Amino acid sequence: MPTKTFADRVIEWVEQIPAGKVATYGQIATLAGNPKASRAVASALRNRGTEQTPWHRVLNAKGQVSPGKSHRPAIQISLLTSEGVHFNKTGGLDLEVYRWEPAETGSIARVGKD
DNA sequence: CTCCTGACGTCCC
DNA sequence: CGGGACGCCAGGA
Repeated sequence: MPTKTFADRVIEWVEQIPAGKVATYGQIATLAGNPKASRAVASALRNRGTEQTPWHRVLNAKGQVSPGKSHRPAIQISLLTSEGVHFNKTGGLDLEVYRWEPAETGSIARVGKD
């Protein structure tokens, strides 16, 4: 059994997201090893999320902040905007531009589009 | 210890 | 193209 749980792995990836860039839950889930464990990513961020964990840089597959019911989406928008990320009129942002692509790992499943 | 919920994603119909 | 259901992992009751 892995010493680190899926959640721990997710947190590590999220912490590696540079400012001005964003990642999707599915992407993080894929990086962590399970493209379908997107829910675990959310749980991890909610429970393990710390001030050092840029969970606000993690968006849903739509490239927008999640219409959550228990948190404050405005926080993500504020932080992202402060980092130079600008939202478009659709209320989301350009994933094609802000999507973070992990490169220092070397062995990751391609999440980008072909 | 068991059941359910939760910042989501993808497949199927 | 739209809506519904299932799947994943972990924490809380």
